[in-house]
Amino acid sequence: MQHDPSIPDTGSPLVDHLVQLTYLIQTILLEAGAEHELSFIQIRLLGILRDREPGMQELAHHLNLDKSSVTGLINRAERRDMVERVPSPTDRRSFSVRLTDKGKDIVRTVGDEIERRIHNAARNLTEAERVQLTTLSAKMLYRD
Amino acid sequence: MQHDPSIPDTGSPLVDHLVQLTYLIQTILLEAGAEHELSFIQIRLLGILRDREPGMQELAHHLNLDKSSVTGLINRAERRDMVERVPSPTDRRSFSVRLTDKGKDIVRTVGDEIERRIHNAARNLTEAERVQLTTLSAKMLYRD
DNA sequence: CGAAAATAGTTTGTATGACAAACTAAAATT
DNA sequence: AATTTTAGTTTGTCATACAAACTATTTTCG
Repeated sequence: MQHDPSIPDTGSPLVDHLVQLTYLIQTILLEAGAEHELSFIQIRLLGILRDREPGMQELAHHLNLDKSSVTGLINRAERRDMVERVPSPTDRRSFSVRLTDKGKDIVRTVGDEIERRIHNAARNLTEAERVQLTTLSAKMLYRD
Repeated sequence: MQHDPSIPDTGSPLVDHLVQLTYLIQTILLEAGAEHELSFIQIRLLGILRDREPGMQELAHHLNLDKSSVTGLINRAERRDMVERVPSPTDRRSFSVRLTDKGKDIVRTVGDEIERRIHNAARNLTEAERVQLTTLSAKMLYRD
């Protein structure tokens, strides 16, 4: 992928750079997950399951997907033994989704790889600049 | 989509924030393109074609896709009258891909919408902070 | 020059990813 | 107890992506 200064050239340097940065990080995530044949959405799924055991509904909300899309996503992840459906003890319609041991392993490995690669991409930043970038990102993420 | 502090929780605040920021911007891009039913990859395609008339090969390289994937992408975009294949005068095997007038319209409209939405997401940043964020992004994008 | 190799792009087959509408089964409401 | 709501799946359709095989040119080079 090219992170070319002139794409997409909207007229606002901030917007251009943020969009390009998004493409860059997305590429990094895909490369980090490639070893385990993880798609972008699967990486997001594993990230969410890292510290949660959500139901399908909740998962659909987190991922901003239709619930029927989540059915397929979880089916494929379950077939690969990365997650499992755990029946709810109180509601026989529902269950929660949980990482298997294999899933946890993958999360760790891929998580380390993501961290390594992103830090490498940020290697030209000083420690102070990294803190700055984190702070500025937070201001966009947790606004109001 | 939730931009929740605890996803994906890799241990590095910089990494976590950048990944979350990526999810946020991706959502913004999709929302900005929704009016015209544009997918993420189509938005990237239009961004690239904004100031280029690449061949299929070149496009595959820019998008980091297999050339056969690009065939499909361009077929669908052509069917929607957003782009056209322009035969090369010197090589009868090849052509370049160009925005149609309709494509240019869409690029303008969606580009404006993206700009509007990203600036809105950055509304808590001062002008100095915006410049900082742009500069820091550039240091990651154009390293070495 | 002419055969062989390389290049540009498409086709074919397969899998994932996404949505909407219709559906099933269980739970909650009234 | 009947009705409505909720949780999740199924079905049908289309977009996205890849790899391998293919077609048609262009290039290389003996």
